[in-house]
Formats: sequence, structure tokens, C-alpha cells
Amino acid sequence: MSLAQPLSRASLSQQIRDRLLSRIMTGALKPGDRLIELKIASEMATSQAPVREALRELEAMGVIETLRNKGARVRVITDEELRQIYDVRAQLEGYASELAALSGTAIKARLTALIRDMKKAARKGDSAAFADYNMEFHRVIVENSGNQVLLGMWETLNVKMRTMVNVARSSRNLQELAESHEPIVDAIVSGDGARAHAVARTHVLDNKPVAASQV
Amino acid sequence: MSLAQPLSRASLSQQIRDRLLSRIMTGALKPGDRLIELKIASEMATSQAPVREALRELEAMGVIETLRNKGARVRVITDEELRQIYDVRAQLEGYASELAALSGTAIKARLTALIRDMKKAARKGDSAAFADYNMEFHRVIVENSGNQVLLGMWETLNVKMRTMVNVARSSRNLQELAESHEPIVDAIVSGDGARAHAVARTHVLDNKPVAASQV
DNA sequence: GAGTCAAATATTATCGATAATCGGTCAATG
DNA sequence: CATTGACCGATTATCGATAATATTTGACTC
Repeated sequence: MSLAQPLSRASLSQQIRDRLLSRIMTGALKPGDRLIELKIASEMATSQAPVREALRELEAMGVIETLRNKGARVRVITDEELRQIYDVRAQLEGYASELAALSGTAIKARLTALIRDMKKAARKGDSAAFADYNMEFHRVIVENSGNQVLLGMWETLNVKMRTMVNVARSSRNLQELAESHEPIVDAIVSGDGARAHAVARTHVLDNKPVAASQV
Repeated sequence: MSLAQPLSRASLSQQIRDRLLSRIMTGALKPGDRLIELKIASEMATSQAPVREALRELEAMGVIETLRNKGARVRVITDEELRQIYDVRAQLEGYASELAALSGTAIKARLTALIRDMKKAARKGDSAAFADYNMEFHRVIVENSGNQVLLGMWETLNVKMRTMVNVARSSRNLQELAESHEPIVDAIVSGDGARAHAVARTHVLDNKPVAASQV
């Protein structure tokens, strides 16, 4: 009866959660799509119970929403909410950059390498790779803040953001966008906490999407 | 077969989650205490499945932690983590106060009333009531920021904080603590965003617990 | 008496089946 | 012809039972 495999470390419900999450983040599942428990269960060759547990976790993460007796669907993030996410992110990353500047940890090499990677991806017009490097850049800063709580909050926001598939910019924009990260590195390396805070905050706000319509 | 009651709106697993959460926040369940699924199920006259779902939600909220095949226990928040929570809260509330100041919404009456309530509780030495009013004060500000995302993050931090039962101060401290909220109201009412930001941030940091030991 | 293995126990993880609920269909009714 | 309401298919919500895993206990060896 025992399975031959060493049996992966994560529990079944965690595996299901991760698989669903990646489907959402890659866009295979789009906002509004329904998540039907028994369908997912049979797809993943398991039963309904662990699927439900996975859905509850995703719900708590804010990635899906469930209505009583009506099931779960991928959460639709409104333009307004996305803008609010950018506002909060700006605060968090500003603070993270401040801490990173003050801590004096050497992350210059890492960050400049990521900017280089971004530029390379921009030249190739590979916007998916660009997005990955871009996110990694920001994550490195937040990780190096040394504040685990801050990192956790940032990740939550990040996951929510990623459910909005905002790809496809012109490659000229990408080139400029890559360059716009350089002042952040300078400020962090300089050790000037207040400046690092301001520069990082402004950077995020500069990329905040404009309001779709004036309500 | 149908139940006579209108059947409460929340699903069973949500009811269980809330009941467990309040037990944790009131201190009936302390950090480190185990949560045994079948025991909870029989206590609440239900079966194991919805309990498991509730536990998964609590885990995603960061209130409990589970080890594979070993079950769940109330999460132990270290001194260091609590201090990090205060740091992040200071940022979030600073930003919330800034927004509240700029929005010009009239919350002065509400906030001053809460300060009055705090002082009254302080005189009576009722630290539990004091804590409630205190939290309410801060919540009102964050709610009035108009940023739902910000409110969500603040609530998450708040729940985590509350799992640490930090009661019992001297009543003199409470009196001073109540008064220390007045400059925040002044700054918000004045409409000076930058000042409101700074004052609120400082207020939170002033109450940040000191490091237990110098590592 | 200390160490070690194995049965016994406690608990989690998963399954399959059943009950409850929702949304739509469609015929009977006024 | 609009309305009601009983049925039906799809799906969620819950249960009870079983399998898998960890922990403890206790006898046995040296």
C-alpha cells in the first residue's frame, strides 16, 4: 500500500494550493474563473477534502473569494484596489529601503546585476523575464530589511498584484524602467536612510497605474 | 430534517474559526497550546473536516502554526517579532494618518470621544476597557484613510499582536498613554499630512516594547 | 541499570458517501 | 401571458470511517 516515492514534504493540500496559485499567477486561471472542487480533485487525482482546505488557504491569502454554497472563483482585483496596493507597497518599500540603507549590508552587487538582467531582457523584448527580474530586485531589498513581518506583508501584496496580468509594455519603456532602478541602489549604498526611503517610495508611485476613469 | 433556526449566515468552518480566534485573543488559548482536531470537533458538536478548514484559515492568518502530521498549536510570537510588528505598524499608521489628514473627513469628534473613554478607563484602572478603546482609536484612523488594502494589512498585524496578552500597566501610565493620543488628533485635524504622518509614526514607536535582551 | 525494539495509543491525513443548497426549466394555474 | 412552484442537475457542505504517521509504553537484552 505504501507509495514508492519518498512522499514529498508538503502535505497534499499545500501541494494543491501551490498548483492552483501558480495557475492563477501564470494566467492559466483568470480573474472570475470558477474553481470547482470535485473537478480539481479529479484533475489532481485526490478527493474533495484537501481541495477545500487549499481553497480556504487561498481565500485567506486574498487570491480567491468564496460565496457560501456557491463556490470559489478567482478574485477580481479592481483598478482602484490595484492603485491602493501600489500606495501601500510604496510605503513598505520605502521603509524597507531605509532599513537596507541603514543596515549597511552589501547588496550593491546583487542589485546592479539584476538591473543588468532587466536591461538585457528589455533589449530582447522579453517582458516576462523582465517582470521576473524586476520583482526579484524589489524582493532583495525587502528581504535585506531584516524585518520578517515586513517581508510577509510585501509578499502578500505581491501575490495579489500578480493575479492581475499586466504585461506588454513597449521595449523603450522597459529600458527606461530598468534604468529607473539605479537611483534606488545609489541611495541605499550611500547609507542615507531618509533618501533611500524617499527614492524607493517615489519609484513605486511612478509606476502606479493611472485611474481608469475619474469617478 | 430541516433545522428550525434560520441557520446563521456564516459557514460552519467560519464559525469555528471565529470561536477559536476569540479564544486565542482572550487568552483562553495561550501560545504553545495544542489544537486537537477531533477534540475541537466534539466540543463544537461537529466533525473533523470543518475544523481542519478553520485551522487552515487560522494558519494563513498567522495565528497558529501546523507541523505535518503533528498538528497545530497557537503560534508563539517572539519579542523580536513583536518589535518588528510595531515597526511596520508605525509605518502603516503614519501613512493612514497622513491620508486621514489630507482627506479632511471629520473624525475629530469620534477620536476625542475615544480619548475621553480611555481616560475614564484609566481612572478606573480598567486596563481591558482601555485596551479596547485604544485599539478602536487607531482603527478609526486607519479606516478613515479610505484605503481598504491598508486596513486589511493593519488588521492582520493587529490580530497577531493581540495573541500576545500584554495587559497590566500602572494606571498612571495609562493616563499618560491616553493623553499621548491628543497630538495625533491635532495633527490630523490641522490637515498637515506630513506632520500627521510623523506624529502617528512616533506615537506607535514610543510604545514599542523594549528589547528583552541585547543579543 | 541503560539502551533498544515493538506493540499500543493518540492524532493527523485522506477518502467515499450523503445531505443541503443553488439555479434553472417547464408545466400547471390564475 | 405572467406567476408560481415542484422538479432536476450541478455543486458545495458535512459526516463517519479508514489509512498513515508520530509518540509513548513496556518488556527484553546485555
